[in-house]
Amino acid sequence: MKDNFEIDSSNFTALSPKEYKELGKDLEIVYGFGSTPFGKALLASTKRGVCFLAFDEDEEKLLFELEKSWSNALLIRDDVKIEKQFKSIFLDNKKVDIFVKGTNFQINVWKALLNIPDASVTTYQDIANSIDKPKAVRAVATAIGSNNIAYLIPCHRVIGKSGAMSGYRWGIDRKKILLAYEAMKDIDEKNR
DNA sequence: CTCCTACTCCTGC
DNA sequence: GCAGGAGTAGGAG
Repeated sequence: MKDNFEIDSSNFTALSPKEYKELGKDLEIVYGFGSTPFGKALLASTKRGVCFLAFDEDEEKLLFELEKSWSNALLIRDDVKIEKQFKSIFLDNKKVDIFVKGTNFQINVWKALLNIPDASVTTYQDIANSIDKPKAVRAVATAIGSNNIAYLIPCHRVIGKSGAMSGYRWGIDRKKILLAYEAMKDIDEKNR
């Protein structure tokens, strides 16, 4: 099967490895800070979709991360615009476009993550199986760990095979909270 | 090439 | 149960 970067269930755009090396050259990125049910976050998006979403109480640290991953892009702060996006993601539960940079392998892994149903969990092993590389478990874990878009790429739904919480880039505790929140939301929707 | 990793399995205590 | 080692595949420099 030929690689393509389209996915049915969601709008998922990926930069080619070549564009990836240019780190967002000539790309306009609008960013802003906002509150989420999981703490303060930085959201950044381009015309093609959201390209960065991370949690941290420290704004400077978040901004540093953003600049590091898109160092050639033009960053424009617009809290009002971003606030609206926060709202549609976290309150209205809307699907938003996702725009990422990464290698082919990483992109395959992230696509696999997007297929995890809401409020359910999977294991690193399952992801490795689903991209047809059952032995690449560690590589899968590394790829998951290097994604720039928390929550929208549901990396928090991946746990160890034994059921143990392994790592999470934004803290194990945050991972637990995210899962608990999703479970709650799920019950909520069923009771409607 | 070398070193790293958000894994997993196996062993020995 | 926990600690340590090895196997493993891909990424970063």
